[in-house]
Amino acid sequence: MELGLSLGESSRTSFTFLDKGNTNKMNNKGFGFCMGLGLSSTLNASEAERKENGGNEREERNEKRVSAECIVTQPLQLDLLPLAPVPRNNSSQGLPWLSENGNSEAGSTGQLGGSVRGFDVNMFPSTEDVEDGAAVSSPNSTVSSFQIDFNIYKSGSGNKRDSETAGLNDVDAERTSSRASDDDENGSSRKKLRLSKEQSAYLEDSFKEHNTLNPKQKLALAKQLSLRPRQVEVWFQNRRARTKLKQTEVDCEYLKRCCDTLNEENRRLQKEISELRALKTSHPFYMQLPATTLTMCPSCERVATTTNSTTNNNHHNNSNTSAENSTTTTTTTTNNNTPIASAFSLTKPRFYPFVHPHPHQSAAPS
DNA sequence: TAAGAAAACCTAATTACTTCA
DNA sequence: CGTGAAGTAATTAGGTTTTCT
Repeated sequence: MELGLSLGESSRTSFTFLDKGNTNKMNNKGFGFCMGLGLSSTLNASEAERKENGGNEREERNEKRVSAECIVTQPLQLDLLPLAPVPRNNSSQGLPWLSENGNSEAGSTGQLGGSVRGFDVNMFPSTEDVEDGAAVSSPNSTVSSFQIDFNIYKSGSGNKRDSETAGLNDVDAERTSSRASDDDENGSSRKKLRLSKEQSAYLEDSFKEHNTLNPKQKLALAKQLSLRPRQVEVWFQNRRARTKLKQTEVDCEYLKRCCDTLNEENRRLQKEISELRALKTSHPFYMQLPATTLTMCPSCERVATTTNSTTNNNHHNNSNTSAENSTTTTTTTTNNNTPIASAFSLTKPRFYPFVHPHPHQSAAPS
């Protein structure tokens, strides 16, 4: 069961459990504020991916849990990805977990074996890879189809020049080497490693595909980018945090606007109340009408008056005149005659039968 | 079968470092 | 050159879920 809270234009609300037949009942004009509570069965995407990855049961469950969260956050999902596409080598088609052929191990080990060494700002994750199992190649490895040709970063006699070719300036190259040595000398000090543009771009691409990683994806990315799996994990955690922060800011802005709108509406209503009171004082007979039920005309969305003794024309034969609504309260109906909270229709114009007789009304008070 | 420990993962908050104006 | 703000990698604390004994 999910509880979704979305801010945005109600017409664009994309909760899966709200999409099915309910969105058209919302007010499609102006701001929307939607809360959804329902069951979701939209885990098929992750399920298919899991089958493709051959993940274990834990991964399945984790992905399902994550996917359920994504459903809630998706309606206002921000696209924080870089606009410019990440340049890729021909051999790097897609992300590792999107691989259709995950067993081309020769290419994997062949490229990763030494091509990345001069590229990363970090040490090659040999020890942790062993701990996490990344260094152990398997026939099911998904790394191979995600090959980035890091040969341009390959270290050697032309290290500096290669770094420049790859977009790394002298500072980057210097930093890379100095940090590597620092890590060697003092492993206890806290290092703030700056990811390269290429690394960040690929992580962004990965995040675009999946904002969470299963262990296999994490290891594949770490190996591909020559990062420690922990670094990839941390990057995704921070990335999710940034996304959420941005989303919160957007939500706050939207709430402010909603608040302003409601305040304005409130002022307008207060003014109307004052005017009506003044009108009642000057023309008291207007207020001696019988008990009236206000219903919304389904076609023209205007309020029609239905007194207990009044007959409507055919256009309004469907007006709700049940006992529970035969009070002086205003009942707003939709095209399906389903009552919705009138609070969602605050921006709709209000019609007072004694001020604006409805054209469909057969007997409008004069 | 129930209970508890351990592992893995997550979020949220915070720290620490880097970059830049 | 020094400095503060912003961005972000990394750490920490605490929670949840699953697995194992």
